[in-house]
Amino acid sequence: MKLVVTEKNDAAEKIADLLGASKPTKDKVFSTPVYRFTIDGEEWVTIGLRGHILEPDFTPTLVYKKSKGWQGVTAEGEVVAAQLPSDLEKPPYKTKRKPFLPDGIELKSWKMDALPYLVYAPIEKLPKEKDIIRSLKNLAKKCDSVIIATDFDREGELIGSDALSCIQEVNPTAPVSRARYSAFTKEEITHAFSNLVELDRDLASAGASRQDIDLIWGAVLTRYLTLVKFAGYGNVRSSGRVQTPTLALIVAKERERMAFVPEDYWVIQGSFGSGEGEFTAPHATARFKVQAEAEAVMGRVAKASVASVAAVESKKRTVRPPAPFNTTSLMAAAAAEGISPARTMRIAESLYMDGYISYPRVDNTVYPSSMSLEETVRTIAGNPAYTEYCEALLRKGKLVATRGKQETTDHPPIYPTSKATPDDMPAANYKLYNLIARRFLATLSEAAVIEGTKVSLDVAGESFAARGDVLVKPGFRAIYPYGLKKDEQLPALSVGDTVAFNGATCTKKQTEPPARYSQGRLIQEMEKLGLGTKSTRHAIIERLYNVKYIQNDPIEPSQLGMAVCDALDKYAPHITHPEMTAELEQEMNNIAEGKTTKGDVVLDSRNRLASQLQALLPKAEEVKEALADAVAADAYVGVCPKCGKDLQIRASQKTKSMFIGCSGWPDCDVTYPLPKGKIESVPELCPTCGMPQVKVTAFRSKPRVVCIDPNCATNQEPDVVVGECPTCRAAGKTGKLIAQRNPRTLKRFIRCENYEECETSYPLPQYGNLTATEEVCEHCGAPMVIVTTARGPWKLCPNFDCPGKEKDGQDGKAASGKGRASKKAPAKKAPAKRSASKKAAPKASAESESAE
DNA sequence: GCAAGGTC
Repeated sequence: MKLVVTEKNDAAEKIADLLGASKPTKDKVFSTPVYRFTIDGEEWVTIGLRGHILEPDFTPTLVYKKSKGWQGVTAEGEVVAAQLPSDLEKPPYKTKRKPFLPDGIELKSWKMDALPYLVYAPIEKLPKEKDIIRSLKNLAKKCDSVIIATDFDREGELIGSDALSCIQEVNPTAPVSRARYSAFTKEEITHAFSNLVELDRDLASAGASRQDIDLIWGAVLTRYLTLVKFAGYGNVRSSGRVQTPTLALIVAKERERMAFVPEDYWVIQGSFGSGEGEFTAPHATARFKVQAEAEAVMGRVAKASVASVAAVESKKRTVRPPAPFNTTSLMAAAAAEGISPARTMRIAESLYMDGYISYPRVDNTVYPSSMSLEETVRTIAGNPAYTEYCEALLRKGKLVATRGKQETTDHPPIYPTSKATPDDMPAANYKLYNLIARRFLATLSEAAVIEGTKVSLDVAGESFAARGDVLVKPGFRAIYPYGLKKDEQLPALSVGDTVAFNGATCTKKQTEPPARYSQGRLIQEMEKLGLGTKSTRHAIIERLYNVKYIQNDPIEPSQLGMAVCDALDKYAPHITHPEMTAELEQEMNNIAEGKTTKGDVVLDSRNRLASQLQALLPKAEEVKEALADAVAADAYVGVCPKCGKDLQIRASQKTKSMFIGCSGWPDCDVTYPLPKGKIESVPELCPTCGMPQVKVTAFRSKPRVVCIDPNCATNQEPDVVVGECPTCRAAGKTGKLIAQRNPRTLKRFIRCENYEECETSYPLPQYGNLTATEEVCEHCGAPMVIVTTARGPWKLCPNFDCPGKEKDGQDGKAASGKGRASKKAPAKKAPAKRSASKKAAPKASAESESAE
């Protein structure tokens, strides 16, 4: 039996399809799909891995103590000793002798002391995909030859080499060869399998050196940053070969903005024409740097009432249709439509798995000649939004597509592979599908032609310039309206005409600092600098958000992000620059060409890290303070009214929920509750009481700024009397039910005014305006209330245990504050509820009638 | 509790 190993299940299936004489049979080995077929009577089987199946990590017995965690290098390994450079003291074999530290440096933490050893700690490959490895070994035992058919690139060679080491554990003798293909076509695949080559060990070890270097630098610097001031589990401060230079880009941009000095300028805008033909035009001097000059112009045109047309200039320009989508350009285009790169890739993966689009991780921007463009157009023409355009395209006959700059042959650019309409998938998925389908059609379309018109107008000797843009031939713009500017039509004018002049306005403006990176722009910048790959860039950015180094979109760094970047840039600048990646690429090429070895390259990198760590360790106190200050600044919301120290946004250790606490804790016990949602500090104090305010963005709602003091008048909702207490009434007493908020937790609820004796209380939705009604619930006798949110008014029975809830679960959930009216129109709820409750009401119904 | 790279 011949065993074929591919990088992913998809590829295993396709190769079996293309190689097998007849349809391959799909089988499973444990839970892994495999594909069986025969060639000339010989049995073949293909199996797809899941990318890397092994993962490097520090040898666990040497680097971790028996208890889990970052204890330190116990250093019993000979490998470590052999690789230590001579100017480093030997690690303390089996003793607790003081480890190496630069002269005169004392550190109290054993964890930090261990870092110099971690730099030289041995690394081994540990299983990552255990189920896949088990299936692979099971097949390997039975096979008599192996073909590695992973992707044709460096990581592919490494993945194949790892798979081979698993195979050879159980079958060391089977001959091995390598199939290299760069497209899933019959010719390419049969050619690759009839011209098998050897696995390129050098290329694989180039990839393995990248893995080791990333791990060593990442682990050492991440531990350093995390341990200088340990802020609790879940508060990792990470660093890495790709993420740190990316963060540095964002920080550098912010610094540029901070150094920017805005300049004042004045803009004069004139108004011309009348009625339908009214238009505005700026003065020919677009920006006046001197106010007096602008005012002089205003003075000269003040009394004018007509303008004469001095010149009319028309120019046509063509806008070429865009290139086919690869991963980067898709992420950039989707980011401009408000879908983050990480989300784009999640959605693209699911569209791909459902068969709507082609493979989403590609660099290629040129459709392969084997691809039938006409067929794809016909496939998606079924969507009514595209039908007319598709038919027009097909009538043109032979289609010619645009070509992008990058051309590879492993996968085609991203294009739609089947028809979809908004009914087939969630709205967000369709938004992305629509972008991809329209982009595909755009790449087959003609250029758009825009006619730009410039009209020079003379007003009392002052020149104004009106500009108009008109799309004269839509071309690809008809199907691909993304980022399209609106037409600015000018009335037809010719030289010598006069038009009415309706006066001018002079506005003071300021020059703007350079813009922050959008997520799409940042992805493009990373690609330009060689940071990350098409499959990892979005994840790197997401990681920077998760560790709270960056925030918002366009992206700005947090104080913490700036502090981390500064500390590393000062003492370990190698990690903050994209050149580390460029140098690594060069070294990897050298390994692949046999000019050097993985061992040498990794040791060089370890030595470099050791020297940077020697610069960092003595500065631990300084870095600790810088990071602590930054974290405090990010959390700062204002001044504590009791002790004058800082009030900070904090997370409860136990519940992880957010609250505001005083930095003077435990001496000062001032705390304020916070509502659910994202919390940001705002500089402005509450206009009513002078306390700090925070910006709250609850899930799916608009941000609102609220005072942190629950007792502030702005947070006071008057207690609302919502009706009579059914329990008290049943007991022959009277009691009013009152809706109020718990001043500590801000939770809103209803309770009986006799709460010392009567336990009746109901939960309420936490948001929205509450008003009482005269009505009483026909099931339980509790008073009905109306909650008005942004979605409209919504009548409900607040009783969580109301028997009427069983029929209509949504009300119950909403009343407990956990859910909100989601899809149904809230206004419809009340009547729906009434009709759903014809059955006999429980005993409280008698009271409910008398209450009316 | 660490990175970045594959892929699900």
